[in-house]
Amino acid sequence: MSPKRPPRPLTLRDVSEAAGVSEMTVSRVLRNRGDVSAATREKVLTAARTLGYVPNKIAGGLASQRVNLVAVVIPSLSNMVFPEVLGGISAELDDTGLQPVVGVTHYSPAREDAVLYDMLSWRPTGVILAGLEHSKAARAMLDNAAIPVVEVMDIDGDPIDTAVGISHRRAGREMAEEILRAGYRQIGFIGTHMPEDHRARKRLAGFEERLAEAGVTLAAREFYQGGSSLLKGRELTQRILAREPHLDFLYYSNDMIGAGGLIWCLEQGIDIPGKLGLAGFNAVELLDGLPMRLATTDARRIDIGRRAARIVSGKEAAPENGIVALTPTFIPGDTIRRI
Amino acid sequence: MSPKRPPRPLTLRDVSEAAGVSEMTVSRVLRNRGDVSAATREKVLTAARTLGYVPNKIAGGLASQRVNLVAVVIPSLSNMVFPEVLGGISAELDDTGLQPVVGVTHYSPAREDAVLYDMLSWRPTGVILAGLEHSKAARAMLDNAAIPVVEVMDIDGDPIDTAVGISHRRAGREMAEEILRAGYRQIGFIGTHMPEDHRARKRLAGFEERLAEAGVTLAAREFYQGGSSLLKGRELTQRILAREPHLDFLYYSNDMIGAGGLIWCLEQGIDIPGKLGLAGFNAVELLDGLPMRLATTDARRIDIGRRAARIVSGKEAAPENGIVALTPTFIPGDTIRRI
DNA sequence: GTGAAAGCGCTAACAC
DNA sequence: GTGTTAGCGCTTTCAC
Repeated sequence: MSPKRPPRPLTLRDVSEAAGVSEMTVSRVLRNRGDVSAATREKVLTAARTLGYVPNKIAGGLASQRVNLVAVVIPSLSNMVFPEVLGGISAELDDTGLQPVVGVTHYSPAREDAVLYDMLSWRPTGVILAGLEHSKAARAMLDNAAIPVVEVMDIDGDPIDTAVGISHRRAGREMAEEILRAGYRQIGFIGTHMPEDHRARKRLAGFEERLAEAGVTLAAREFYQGGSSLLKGRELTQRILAREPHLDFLYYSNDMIGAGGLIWCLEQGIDIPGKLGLAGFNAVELLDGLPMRLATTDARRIDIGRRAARIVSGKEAAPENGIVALTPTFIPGDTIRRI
Repeated sequence: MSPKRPPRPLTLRDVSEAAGVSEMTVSRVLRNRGDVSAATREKVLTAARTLGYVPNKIAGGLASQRVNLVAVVIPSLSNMVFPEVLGGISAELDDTGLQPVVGVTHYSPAREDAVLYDMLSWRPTGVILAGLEHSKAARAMLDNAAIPVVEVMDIDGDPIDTAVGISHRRAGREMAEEILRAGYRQIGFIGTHMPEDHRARKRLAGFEERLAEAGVTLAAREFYQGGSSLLKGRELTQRILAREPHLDFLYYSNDMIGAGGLIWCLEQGIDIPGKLGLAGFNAVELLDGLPMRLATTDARRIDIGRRAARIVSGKEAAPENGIVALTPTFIPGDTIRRI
């Protein structure tokens, strides 16, 4: 029977008076700290529940100089990739008393700086952020914060403290390897035109590097702006094949456009993987429901989230060299010729 | 040239000493408050930047009794639906100085209570939460918080303060209307078995209600547990059609399983929409890339997020009756017969 | 097992 | 235009 819309939020003092014990005792009960007799404990809990008291973490955080927040800074939420990393983080944080707080940068370094500044002003316990490329300002802020920093997704570079992820260069190399082994030689690439998507860039670099070792050059490339959708994948595939009909393989920078391309090719009756092979990147769940399974690389998103969370929470020690390398896994699917 | 990893985070006092002015003046400059001479302003900003000072919002919030946070409580992030609502919220909050903080309940009322408790303990400026169904405890907490509460997605029920959304009952009715008009009569339903998915339940209720008015009864229904994926849509469609081959329409509780069903049907060479009609719900972007466009209802997710954010931020007054009703829009696509 | 006092880093209110 | 003082609601520390 709590009063409706009290003008002033309840404080510890209100509970303390209702229970007839000191504020300190109430505080102890509510945090399960120190010895409190079962009787007082019960009195306090009853009073708190009856009043509908919700502790004020702002005050608590200031007093204790500890805040149970982990800042998570990611480029996008509309990608399905980062929500999955987040899922891993959240799952692993669940029993630590830590809570993730998410900031989104939209792949903009300026926004990354702003988001970081904002999150750090809450004095979080640790920071998890995507990628290894950050502005000088961002690095300075993180240095000054004096808290654990885990950079996720990518390990090709120098981490501030610790990096957890896969080598995108290696993922690109390995995909090239598989494509070459299957005998494809006229290879096209379709990806985002995003100077800030460093991971896609590194994959492409590794990909071309391996092709070059086999004396093969990328026969065509098509870049696009904005988000990735099935529709965009269809359009880009149509366009690149119209321009370069001799292509026998298309490597997409992500599964979403890859799947769009696949659907379009099947509609056109193109012989896949015989006449044309296809591959994407990420191993998103979506692929399992399509008429044919797109070849791809599992980017280990959930594992990345979990390991990162384990490290910021102290469950797991950060490695000496600062790098936790997970293995990108090639998934053959049905769109690369078997030999 | 900031020192590396200082043992103690910087405070206002450090900036104050470096700039040779009072803490209060520093505070004013950093918040753009009150009159400060251009000269002092410059001195302070330089000092703050050089040191790499990041204000402590914990302390600021406690002192000012104001926190620029909006709690957003949603059931899931793996759905693509809620991230879009979030996108609308975030876009509209962008120029208000308010910041969304997200909590996820996984459709569990117990977790909703826990998440709310946790978020309210940060004393946010307002709360946006999905749905109108909440525990007594949750309602009590929200009442006590004495801050604006906007419930989103659904308007079929009694809002605490304000509800922004569509009527799912109406969305269900209108889809039934369209299906009946097209002449389908042997109608099956496929949806999640989630007692806590009130919106899906209300849609189904409205759907059956309208069918009943036309003397039509649902010919079959299939429920499933867990998340929605293309794969699940394929399996369920196969199963329901094996059991009830006479069905001439399938109404899915969301586009993801609907799209999976559509793909499977096309693979089987089933005549769509002639022999079998299909419809989903949500109007997700995915549908635009499929070989055939699934009929669906636009649930107005982004608009819902925007309006909700406008209301918590005070940009827009909450309506007298507490209900902001958006119109669910029927999208015919290609999977319902034209007449 | 419980309580009293001090203070976390800021900002509101007011003085100058 | 700038400074001083008090205090936000807790927790730390220490006393009993």
